[in-house]
Amino acid sequence: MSKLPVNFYSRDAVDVAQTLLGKIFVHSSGKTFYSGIITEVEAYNQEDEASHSYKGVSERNKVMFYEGGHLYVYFIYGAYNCMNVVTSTSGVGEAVLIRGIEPITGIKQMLRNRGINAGRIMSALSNLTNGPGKVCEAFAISKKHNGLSLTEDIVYICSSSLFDRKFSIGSSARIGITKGTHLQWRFFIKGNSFVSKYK
DNA sequence: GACGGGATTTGCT
DNA sequence: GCAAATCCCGTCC
Repeated sequence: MSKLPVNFYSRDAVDVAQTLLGKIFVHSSGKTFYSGIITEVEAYNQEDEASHSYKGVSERNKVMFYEGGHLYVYFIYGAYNCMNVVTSTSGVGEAVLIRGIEPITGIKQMLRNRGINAGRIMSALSNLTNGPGKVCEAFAISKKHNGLSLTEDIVYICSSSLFDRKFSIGSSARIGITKGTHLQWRFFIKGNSFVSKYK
């Protein structure tokens, strides 16, 4: 298990998106060590009408233009946070939206963060982290994490030979957008229990 | 299950 | 003023 170096992120968002599948996302805050396998992502770049970076730098999206390997967190629909991994080099607005993570550690706290009663455990688990807003809520990621570097020890991503490339990747149009729908830039691990409804 | 609508903040026109 | 990279809960099969 080793933390991904900056040069992993300094490639095209579409490449990084596919190679992020099967990697382990970690948020270590206070007493809870949250971790899980990334199972579903979407790529966004500057030539893409659906991307926040399409119209250039703004106060909201400036982190997308940082050097690859930063975390871009934005607030949407008046209620939810979504987290993205910034890719490419400084001055280029690209990022990968994390849509799904299969939890490994911190699950009890994730259930609490999401306000889910674990009474019906299978239903609770399958709704815990299957969407970008849910992932952020479960992993306690909010706007205060916006702009953090993934090379530090609060939030970071690891590779593990246990999960690397031992699955096949599916792709489709991205979810919840009205422009750029011709691009097949949503990628997911096929057959994963949490995303199987998209097979 | 499959739908449809409401919640509610932020940024850009 | 409105659209948005969403989610949840109610209703009706």
